[in-house]
Amino acid sequence: MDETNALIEQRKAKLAALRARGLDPFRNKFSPSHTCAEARTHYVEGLSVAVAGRVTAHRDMGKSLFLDLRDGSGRIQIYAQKNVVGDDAYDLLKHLDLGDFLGVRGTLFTTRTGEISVKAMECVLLAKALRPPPAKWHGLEDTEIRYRQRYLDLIANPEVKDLFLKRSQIIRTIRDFLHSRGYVEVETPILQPIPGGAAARPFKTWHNALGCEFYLRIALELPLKRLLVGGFDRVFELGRTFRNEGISRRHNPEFTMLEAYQAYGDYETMMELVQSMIVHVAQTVLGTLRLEHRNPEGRVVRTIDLTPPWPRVRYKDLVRERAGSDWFDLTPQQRRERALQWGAEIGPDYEDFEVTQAVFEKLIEPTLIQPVFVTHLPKELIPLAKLSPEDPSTVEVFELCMNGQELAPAYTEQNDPIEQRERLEHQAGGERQKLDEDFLVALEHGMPPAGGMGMGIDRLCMTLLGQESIRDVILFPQLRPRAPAGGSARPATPAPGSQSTPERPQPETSREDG
RNA sequence: GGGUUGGUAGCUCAGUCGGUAGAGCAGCGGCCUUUUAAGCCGUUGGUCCGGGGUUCGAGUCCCCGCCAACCCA
Repeated sequence: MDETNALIEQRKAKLAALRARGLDPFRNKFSPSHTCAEARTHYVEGLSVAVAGRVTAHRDMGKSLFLDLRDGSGRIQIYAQKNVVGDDAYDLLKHLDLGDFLGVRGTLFTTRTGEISVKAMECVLLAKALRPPPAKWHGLEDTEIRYRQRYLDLIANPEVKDLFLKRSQIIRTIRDFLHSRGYVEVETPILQPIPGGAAARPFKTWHNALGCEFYLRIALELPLKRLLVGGFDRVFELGRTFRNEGISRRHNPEFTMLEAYQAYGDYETMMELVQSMIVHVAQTVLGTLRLEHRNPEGRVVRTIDLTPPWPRVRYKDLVRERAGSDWFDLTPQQRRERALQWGAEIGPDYEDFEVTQAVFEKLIEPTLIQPVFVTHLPKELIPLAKLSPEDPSTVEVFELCMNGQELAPAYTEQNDPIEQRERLEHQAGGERQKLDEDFLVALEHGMPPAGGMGMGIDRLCMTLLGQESIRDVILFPQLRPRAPAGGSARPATPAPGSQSTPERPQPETSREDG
């Protein structure tokens, strides 16, 4: 990114020329009276307006010229005549570059071809752009630039910007929905001495002053349950979680998760909550319950119908339906063989329930396009849930599946501290240090019966917005860091076996305590 | 981790059999006072991802590496 080229040199020369004329190419302030969109919607012939934005097109007619000005609201055309703005200002406009920010004072009028425009009286350069923008109408295609320099993607591809605005609305609508149901939003630690609430590899870091390791959280569950103990009866957190695992179309190392807990609820309470919430979000943000997913050519490849109620099916019934009605009558060895025949990945050390789960993930989940609540999962899969009284080999759990992936698990939360300890110890497989004793102590103080749910917000956005890659719903997806320009090919790697950064004085920041 | 495809001008892309590096847009200069992918004339611009090899000669063929997308694990 340190490279330079003729285009940049030209722009820097223009910058120097402006300064030589006594003009400040980077103004501190310009106060628009209207946004670009407002100037158009509030149109009155002859109305004085001040607008500001980025120059996105430049049509020079000789002694007059047209500019397109774009701000966050939209676009408006500027018309400038040499004999109106004067020679100096006209010269400035003539040599503007695409990407520069400009403030314009003038009056509204309609051109011969019917476009609402601002007839410029006064023009002020607000910020000079030293690098050229991506192509005008091709958009920006290069995925690497799109992800690494998202701002260019947002400038060049309006549909990308629209998508991220929708993501923002989705998250806002979720918050509003939960608040309307009496939920309290909280923030709990990202740095945790013991990562819990899920089975995933954590990121590790080091606290210098305390001289100990911390992990970035892999789930929100355990702190939120402590709050149930503390009397927050309806509580949620919407925040970033981190998993130190592979990066793929469906996985980013940091992702946004929602977890919500409701005292005196159970998994069926959460089923109603999740269904109502997603229906409400789709209706509010998209105005429809029919989600049409299109391929890059624009053809509809998949339609998801969110009309409630969503069907429920028991895990075992679903497995029998897809993997053979005799599936649970087989011996573990026979199950293993059949799973391999189906092409599921079976590790040599897989336990029997994991074999079934591999079949579920490989064979069944990808086919679940329409929303469905898969209930009563094997108890081994979810040690934080309560057993089902009807079938104690299963737990009171549902997985909401749609769009071929798991979107939201929820369950009746385990609140028996002794039972909970046994289940966690069994899962930890003897690694006692992984047990969150502090959480168990909290449970021993008494946790009300409760329902809880978790939801991957990125996956929800993919489903609602019809995106096939998680990178297209995360503004700055994780990529391998670029090699330093002109330097050695590889970025600096930490010493083998050490994930912690060496002790180093923190730079003083001036904003923090101002 | 494995496979496939790709990386050429600021952007979008061509580049034939191995023989002087191309287009459109953007840029620069000129003309034009209602254009809107403005138009017309002229014109600049290249670490062909990096390194090595084969060859008289490599964007092109071979090897190694980097980055990305997709598929698989």
